[in-house]
Amino acid sequence: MPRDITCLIVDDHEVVREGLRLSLSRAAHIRVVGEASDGASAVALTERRRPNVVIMDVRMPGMDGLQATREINEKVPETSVLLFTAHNERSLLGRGLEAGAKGYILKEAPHQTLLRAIEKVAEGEGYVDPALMPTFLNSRDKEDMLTTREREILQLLADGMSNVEVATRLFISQETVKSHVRHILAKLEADTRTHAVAIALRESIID
Amino acid sequence: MPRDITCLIVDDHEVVREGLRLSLSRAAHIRVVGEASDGASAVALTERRRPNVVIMDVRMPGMDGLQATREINEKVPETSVLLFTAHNERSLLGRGLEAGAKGYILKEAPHQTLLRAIEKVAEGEGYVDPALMPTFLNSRDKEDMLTTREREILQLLADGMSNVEVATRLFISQETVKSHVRHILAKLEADTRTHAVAIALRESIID
DNA sequence: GAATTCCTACCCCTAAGAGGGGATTCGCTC
DNA sequence: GAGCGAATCCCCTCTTAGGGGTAGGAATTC
Repeated sequence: MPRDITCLIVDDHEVVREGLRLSLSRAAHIRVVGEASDGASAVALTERRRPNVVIMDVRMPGMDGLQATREINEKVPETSVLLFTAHNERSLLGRGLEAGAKGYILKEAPHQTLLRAIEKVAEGEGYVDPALMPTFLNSRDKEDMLTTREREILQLLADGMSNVEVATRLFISQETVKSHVRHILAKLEADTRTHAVAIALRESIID
Repeated sequence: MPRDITCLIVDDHEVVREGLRLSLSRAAHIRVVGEASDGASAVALTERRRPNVVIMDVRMPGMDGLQATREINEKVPETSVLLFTAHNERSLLGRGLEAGAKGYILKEAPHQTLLRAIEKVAEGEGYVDPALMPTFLNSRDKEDMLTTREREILQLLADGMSNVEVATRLFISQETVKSHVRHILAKLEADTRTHAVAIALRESIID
């Protein structure tokens, strides 16, 4: 029989933290060793308490969950991060795993599933919510096929910049920007740049 | 001394419902009489249980919280709806109140504040999270100053339509669409239609 | 009944975007 | 070292968007 699994809860919403605490208090072998409401304090607390698992929300004010995951992986590699996020943020899965998360589970999951995910992740295994598999295979490659440069340009388009303005900002020619935009439209199957930005915002490819 | 306040919890996330149940179980005078995870069953349950207060999430699959609020107000006017939503959905405040919600509170609020909001709303008074006042005065008017027609057009732009396509869809002339777009850009202080769509998506003015 | 707002529609003009072609350099992989 | 993808740049044409003004009819508000 192994020791208790120690957990850190990270979420900016009071109720979600309460709900998690309640869910986890029902499992005898799981112990909550701390709570944080933003990325920066999550990293700091993880360094101090060294929990087995960090249950991490993705969207948070200040440092977000992805950045916090990266830092935790770097500074406290023996701690596993389980991302815990909402339905409409599914497309963050890819970037979450890239950031070094060991698991990914949706907030609507029943707590039995949550407990199983925590156990898996604590053992060092990966866990991805089964409900996410379809998205993982479909829309995931959408953002994935965009290069970093293309994503960068898409982000600037979303801020209202014209091709010329983007070119000036990135120190490249307008023609290059046009090339990139054409590629973006093709990859996202968008009709116009406006459509591309809408798709990207909805899929959380850009912010 | 009045009777207990009866509450219905509506949220699509298991943990949030658990958190709310826990929060409310600490208050002796509040009784949870049901839970729902989507708008349609929220309306049905409200009709059957007739709670004093419905604590309602806004973003849900299927019928959303705003539509559910409208129907509850129509069918069970003696029940007060308290909208309970995340930080990044602040701009829904305006439409929430329009839909007939009596109160609006953020998910990050400490539970003391939540309890106070429930009491206020149960007494028939309004309650708006103080943290929302600045947004209420600033960005609020942004979406509010858009007419329904303008919002409709903005939505179509977000789906990648050109002026001509929008005109065809709405059975109006292209010139009219251009007029509307110009007004939208001015009102949202956007540089391009792409920028306008990005702003609208971020502020949840459109989907 | 006057004023306002909204939706509608037209004019003009310049600037920007979209779609097609091709080409180079760099670094990586097979 | 051939092939590939990414990033860069340039050519062309044609359509679309953006910004300005004006204005009528309907509904609402004062």
